[in-house]
Amino acid sequence: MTMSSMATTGAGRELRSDAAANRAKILAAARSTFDQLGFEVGMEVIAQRAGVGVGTIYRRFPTKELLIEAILDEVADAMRQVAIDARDHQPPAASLEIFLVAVGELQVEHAGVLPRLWGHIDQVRRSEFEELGREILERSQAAGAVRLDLVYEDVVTIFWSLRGVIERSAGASPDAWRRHLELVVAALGPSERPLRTPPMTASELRRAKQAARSASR
Amino acid sequence: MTMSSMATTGAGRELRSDAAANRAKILAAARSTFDQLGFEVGMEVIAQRAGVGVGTIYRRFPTKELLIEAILDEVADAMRQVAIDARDHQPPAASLEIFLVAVGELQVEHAGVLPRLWGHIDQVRRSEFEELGREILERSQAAGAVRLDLVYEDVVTIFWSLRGVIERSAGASPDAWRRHLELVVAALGPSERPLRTPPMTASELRRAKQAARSASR
Amino acid sequence: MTMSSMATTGAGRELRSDAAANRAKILAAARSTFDQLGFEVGMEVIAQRAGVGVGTIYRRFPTKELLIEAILDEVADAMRQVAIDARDHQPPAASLEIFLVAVGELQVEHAGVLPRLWGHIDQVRRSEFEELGREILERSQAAGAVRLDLVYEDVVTIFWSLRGVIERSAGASPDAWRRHLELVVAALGPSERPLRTPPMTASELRRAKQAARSASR
Amino acid sequence: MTMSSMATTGAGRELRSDAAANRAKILAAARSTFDQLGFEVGMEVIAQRAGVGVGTIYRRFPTKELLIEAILDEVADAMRQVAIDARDHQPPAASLEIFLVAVGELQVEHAGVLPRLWGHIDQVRRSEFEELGREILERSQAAGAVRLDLVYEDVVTIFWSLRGVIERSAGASPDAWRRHLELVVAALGPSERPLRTPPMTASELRRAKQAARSASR
DNA sequence: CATGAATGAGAATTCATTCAT
DNA sequence: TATGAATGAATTCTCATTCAT
Repeated sequence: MTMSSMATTGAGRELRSDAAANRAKILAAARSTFDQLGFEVGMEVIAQRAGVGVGTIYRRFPTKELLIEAILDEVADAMRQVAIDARDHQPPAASLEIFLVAVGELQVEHAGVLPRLWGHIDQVRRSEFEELGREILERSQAAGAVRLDLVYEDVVTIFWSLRGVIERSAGASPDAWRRHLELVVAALGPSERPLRTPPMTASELRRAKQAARSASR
Repeated sequence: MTMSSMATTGAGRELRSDAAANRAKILAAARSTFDQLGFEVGMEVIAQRAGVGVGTIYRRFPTKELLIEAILDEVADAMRQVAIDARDHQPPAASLEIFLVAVGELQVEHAGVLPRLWGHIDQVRRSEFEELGREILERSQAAGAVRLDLVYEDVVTIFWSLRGVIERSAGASPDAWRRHLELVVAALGPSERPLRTPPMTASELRRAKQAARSASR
Repeated sequence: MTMSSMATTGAGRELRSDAAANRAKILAAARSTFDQLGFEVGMEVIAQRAGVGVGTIYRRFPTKELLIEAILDEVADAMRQVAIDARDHQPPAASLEIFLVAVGELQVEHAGVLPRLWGHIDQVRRSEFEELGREILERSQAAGAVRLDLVYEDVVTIFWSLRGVIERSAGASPDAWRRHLELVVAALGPSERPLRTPPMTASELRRAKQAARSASR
Repeated sequence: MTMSSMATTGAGRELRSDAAANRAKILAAARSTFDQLGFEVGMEVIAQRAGVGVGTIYRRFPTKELLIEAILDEVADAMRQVAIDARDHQPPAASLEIFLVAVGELQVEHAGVLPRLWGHIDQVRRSEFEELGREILERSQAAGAVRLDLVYEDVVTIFWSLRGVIERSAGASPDAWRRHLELVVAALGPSERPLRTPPMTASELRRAKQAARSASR
């Protein structure tokens, strides 16, 4: 077995090339199956679509839950990447909007798993993703592009709102969420009329995430 | 059997008063159970909480699906009521905002069934609710309170976005959605900078609703 | 539903008469099935033999383990009864032998579940059954019928030894164990040659029972 | 390939020395694994402990059943050896007791496979082991050390009874069976009171062994 | 030959729905 | 009419065995 016949999984373990190919087939099949039929589909269905036996799925993903989480992990990684890109490679004045759009695009791309997405990110990426988001917001505010009464919790709220839009419209109108975001962004600029409703507190945000965690079974 | 011992169901059929009482008990139990445990709970659980046998539930609601829909019907009715109120009893200039807030409040009140709510309303109340929404929007625009490039599809989008926020935050921060809506409302006023992204078309909206319909199992 | 249509289960709860009949059918089928095919048979097999659906079994016995234990419970009850009878209704000089024979007969009657029997009795009836056994032994010794260097742990050992014989011979030679017991009993009488090997200690007995407990899954 | 690189298996086939080493590793791993975890462990576990792949096990032992039997074969060989030793190298008067003790010790040593042990010996070693046992018994009786109403079937019964004791007590009290055997032995000496219960007949013994055979899966 | 990935029948358990009491 | 017992298809997961690498 040569190095070139290897592939690296997220966990850093190596698989024989045929196994790696199967792993990819399974993830792809699971993704599309969950998209079309929801998380309630039997593993048998996924196995058939992947062209493998159920046992093969269970060899790579010991429980259905772990298979779902593997898919969500990929999205979580992508989320982190767009956050890092927005913070490090975009002009501060535009970075928040760019970040919001990028997160929206990712949500569209992975619309099939949206019902579980934020619960998962909250679990595994919590502090890192939060930190990135807070920095992006602060830079945008420092650049004078964003109103000062906006807090990170508002950004999270926007993610959630986009999810609501995308979940219902992605299939029929893939860009409908962009218009909604445009509306929201229009309201993010500096304003002399501060928002009257207080934002979610950091501890409320924490509790919301915990609730999500326990709700995911 | 006297008139006073009768009750009228939504479907217009008449039931003996004890039967009607059972129906109400079942609906109440189902509502609170779905709220707390999700739609996956067994019918047995609902029956126990309602203090009846499963058979009794099945007498009134031939399938679990129909029981769920009966609950959603109630919310759909309430939605229609707040729309009528906004249109008929509120000053045009404020009516859209009042409508949006009222819809948000209803969604909070029925947070337990949100994952199915819009799919259901789209199915059964489509044209009436739409018509009301369009009128409210037009009056607000006619009163000069709302930008003219806003269309009814945007209003629907806002409903969906609120759902996204409420679904994740209602437990921990019951008013978080109000702040998000305040942001959105801030952007609804007359503006000389029209939105660049085109709205969802009516036919896309129709298809989105159809997609929802088939996705619900 | 009248009182006479009721039946009482071991747990003291009441079942409709048809349900009680089914419970009995299930227990009987399980007993004979385990006897013939061992504990590894699928629940489906038991269900078929009982003439019910699998679901019916699971309504009465939420897990396979509990079904097995229900059967073992019956034997444990019978064991207690023969012990009480030996202590209270038999002449002290003969009571130990009578007890040993009765326990042997019960083991033959329930040969199918022997691999789990003592582990179960040790779990649920431990102290009561032990107490009875100790009293029977003491009375026999006080009556001069049994050698004084015999301890309760030896009695337990005899139970276990009978199990070994019965498990292998019950099918082909249902009384073979009686002869073995006769040999053992011949050695139980008063003797001037004390046994050289020390008995199992009480704490070893306790540990043996605990080991059995954990071994049963 | 030289003679010294050969090894001979029980079946008389020859293996390269590394293959023989593998066979030994597998048997050792299987033995200790079955001991600790029972026969229900997966082949994968045994393979890991042996430091080989499952495929390698299957090369040597085409089914799990055959692997188990290979282990039981070793014990059966040892049983034959102690029988031969008792017959050929022990004083007739003591040979039966020595034989019984030796068989007990072997059963303790291989306590992990006891549930299958006698069933296996009965299958493959039947006549030879029986013949040895009968000879030992006869010599002891001829030497006046053992009562004349004892038959070979009684000896087998004692083996079984020891199994029952050892199976439950070996972990917590490794010598408890010796005391039980001492009791039994005390009853084996010449006696003017013949046993009343007739022994198992030879044909019953045969049927008991056959029953065991079919019960083992 | 050795490896361990793949297979899929089979196991325990759940739950929407039906139907005898 | 109300009850809850019965049903059995469907689900998740296991593991002996096969076979490509």
